[in-house]
Amino acid sequence: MADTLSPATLKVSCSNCSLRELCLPIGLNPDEMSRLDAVIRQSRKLKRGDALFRSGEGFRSLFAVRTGFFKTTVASCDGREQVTGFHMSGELMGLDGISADLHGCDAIALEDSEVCELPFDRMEDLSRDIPSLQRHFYRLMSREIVRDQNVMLLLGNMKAEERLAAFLLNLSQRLSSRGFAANDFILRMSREEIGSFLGLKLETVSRTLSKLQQQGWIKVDHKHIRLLEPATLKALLSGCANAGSGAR
Amino acid sequence: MADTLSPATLKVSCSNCSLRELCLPIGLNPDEMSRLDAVIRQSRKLKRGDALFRSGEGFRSLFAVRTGFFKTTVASCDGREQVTGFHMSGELMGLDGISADLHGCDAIALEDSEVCELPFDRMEDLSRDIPSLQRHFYRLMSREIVRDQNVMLLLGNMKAEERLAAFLLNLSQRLSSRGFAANDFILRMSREEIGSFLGLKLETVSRTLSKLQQQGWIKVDHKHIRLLEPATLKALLSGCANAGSGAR
DNA sequence: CGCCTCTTTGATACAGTTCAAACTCGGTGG
DNA sequence: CCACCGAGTTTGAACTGTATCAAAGAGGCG
Repeated sequence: MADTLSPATLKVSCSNCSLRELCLPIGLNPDEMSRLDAVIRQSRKLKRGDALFRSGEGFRSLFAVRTGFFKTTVASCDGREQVTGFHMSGELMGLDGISADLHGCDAIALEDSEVCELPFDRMEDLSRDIPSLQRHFYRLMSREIVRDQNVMLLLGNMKAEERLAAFLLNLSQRLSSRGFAANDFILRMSREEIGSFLGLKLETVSRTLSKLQQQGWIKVDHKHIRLLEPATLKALLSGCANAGSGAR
Repeated sequence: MADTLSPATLKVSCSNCSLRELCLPIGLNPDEMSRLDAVIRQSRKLKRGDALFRSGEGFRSLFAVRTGFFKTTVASCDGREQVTGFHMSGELMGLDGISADLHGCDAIALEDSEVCELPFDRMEDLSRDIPSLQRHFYRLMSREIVRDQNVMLLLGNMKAEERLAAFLLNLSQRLSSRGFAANDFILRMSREEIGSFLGLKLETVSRTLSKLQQQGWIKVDHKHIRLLEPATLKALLSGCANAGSGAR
């Protein structure tokens, strides 16, 4: 594979991608890595609000977030929508499409974003040849199931205050594992989207954030959030299972 | 593999298992099928209340329900537990254990049951050799993710009455696809377990069932449920997404 | 500058929870 | 055989957290 670095076509390359550890943290040898590179499709750019795919569309590929931020939603006939997850760099979207060869949710960019496309049939073939890749895929899907179970727990058992705490701590943890500040960040989604994800109305989200601020646990400045006492937030959740639930 | 039919050891055989279509509905040729049989471990029997596995235990195998009924639960430190699914014959449990090599939930038999054990590392190897098996596994895991998303939608958006309707219709559909009556069945779980799964208290489950009965939609006689007007129940859900949510 | 969307905050309504008590059923032992 | 017991269930009454309705405030963008 000629790795021409013409800035226009900018072929994606996993081998020198800074997200390698997040997205495909697998021990591939150079040869395997270059076969993987050959399969990954040129990265695709989306603007804020664009749909990467929509529920019901034919499923061809998984998508890994390179930069930006996404939400995935399941829509109901009468217009209600449930946000099923928020997705940041290095995370995979579209796993739910494999089962029926149709995408099961919408994926919407919440800011200008860039994704890698992984054509699934090629990945399937490749994973047959590269055991560690196959294993990685199984783990990835399993991890998604674990996350979903944690969201169920959140939706089934937790109060508004606990849900928000879990949500913020989860974002914090994922951001810090990407090298961003753990306790000072910008929310990419609206109050309504947070509410949809957490099973609350947007007013309740707003009120609860205010309450957490009044207590001095956090500082809210519109979308700018600072966690002043992350330990106290965690304490809110002890007794609520594997604290690290929250978002996708 | 010698298929000795000594009643004592009773080796499991997928090739002549009546659940083949449910559990592993894949086009395997006879050779592939016998290799699969060779990997499946002797079936294991559990009594009502027994744990098949528990959260935190090392993950070795997936388990397919042969007969009986299970719940899976995620427990929180302070004793609260969230039922994450109910599982009947032909369904697989343990997929959440792959990600960390640890089981992520408890699996408890709700009646005397029997399961097939699928040692995961052997299945991994086998799925590398048998493309259709690999593909089937990916689909299976993806289907689990889709189910979980539907439960999120249920927990995030639906009212008590809608949750119960979704739950009953889901059970109904799964039972009927196994050849049982769709509109007349026995619940294997307690009101409390239903409530935990649906994010409601047991009293609310009881009250809501009574209400559905008063309306004439269903007949409740303890654990014996009859759906008198399944169409009306479905109508409750139109507007609540892909009606087929509910249980696992 | 002013419109529009998103957000905050308040007042009220209601669904579901909590607490409590009565009831049913299956099992056990006198 | 019947009385008794306990677990699970139903039902009632009061309470509470969140939703709903409504209005005002804050930024961002044309």
